[in-house]
Amino acid sequence: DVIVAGEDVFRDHGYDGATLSRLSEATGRGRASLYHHFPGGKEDMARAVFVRAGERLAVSLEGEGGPEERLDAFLGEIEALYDRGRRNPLLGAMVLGGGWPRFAEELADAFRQWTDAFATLARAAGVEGREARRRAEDAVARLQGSLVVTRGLRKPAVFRRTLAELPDQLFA
Amino acid sequence: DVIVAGEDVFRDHGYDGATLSRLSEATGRGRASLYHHFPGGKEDMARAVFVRAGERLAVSLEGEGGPEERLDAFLGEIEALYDRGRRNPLLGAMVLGGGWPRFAEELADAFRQWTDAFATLARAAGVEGREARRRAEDAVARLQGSLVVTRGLRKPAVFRRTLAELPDQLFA
DNA sequence: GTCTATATTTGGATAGAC
DNA sequence: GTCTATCCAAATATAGAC
Repeated sequence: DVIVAGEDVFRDHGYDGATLSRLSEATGRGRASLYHHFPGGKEDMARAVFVRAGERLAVSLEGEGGPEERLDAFLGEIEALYDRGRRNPLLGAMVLGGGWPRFAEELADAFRQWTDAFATLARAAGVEGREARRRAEDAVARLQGSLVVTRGLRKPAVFRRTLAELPDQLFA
Repeated sequence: DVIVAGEDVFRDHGYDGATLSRLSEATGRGRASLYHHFPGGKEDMARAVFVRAGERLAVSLEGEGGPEERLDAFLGEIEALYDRGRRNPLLGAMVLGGGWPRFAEELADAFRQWTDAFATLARAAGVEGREARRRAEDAVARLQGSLVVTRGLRKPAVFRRTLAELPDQLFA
């Protein structure tokens, strides 16, 4: 899939660094072919990547069971999504890699999707509304930041520890 | 100062997005003039920005008093450095904005400087060695992540709250 | 130390053949 | 749906005048 392959380019290089040459190489298509799929060029591609990431997030929240189990399943998918700390955060790479302010609205929506997901779980676990939102925002910040530090220090333990501590931080 | 003006360009656009034109405009000098100060081009400029940021970090830790007071003063400088959440994290922008792996070593050193600073304070406050390092890494991750989320959600409260909770997180 | 002018490469994008 | 060829703008970098 073209979008799947392109996503990693945006992850690893940010919006400015995601050149058509890199996208072409990653997707295995000539630069001109990309314009057949995305008439608006790389801005279109980035938008498609957002949409797909949002859909995937929604799917990973469809599970059954109590809040603890659902959070557990969710964190499992997050661990896989970031390859145990080896992949960069897509939203972070967009925010800090030249995609802002071009995608300010889309990024705000995407972060709201993430925080809403955690806040919903926290409320289901009995956390009061505003406090649930605060903890959800902190959870997203910790995930993003731990991936930055993991890459910076080349120490995946930072990400894995953040993941392990997240249930306590969100529900306790 | 040329470096001071250039730093904000790297912060706001990452390494790939920090073009010589933008650096020229920010520093008020023609593109060719920048090569007089930095013969190696923008890679040289980025390195100079790292060095200066490291020096400033070291200075802001020179204070007197007990660990609580020194952390308080340190956090005050961090609040000013990031303009209460309105400025991007330089290291994060480098890691996610195309500066990695070109500056992998420099970035690792810079993150170690930050984590060492917090770890030293935590140990001075009586936290055991390995635990102090863990909390320091988490503190840096939270700062980085809170700035990403603050920008993404356009909600500076996320950064300010992280800052306010940091003493407890580090010492408690 | 800064400038104008310019060389060279890369990036974004389009036309048109197959 | 993918390709080759091509165009234009922007990016990095250098030469040389002042």
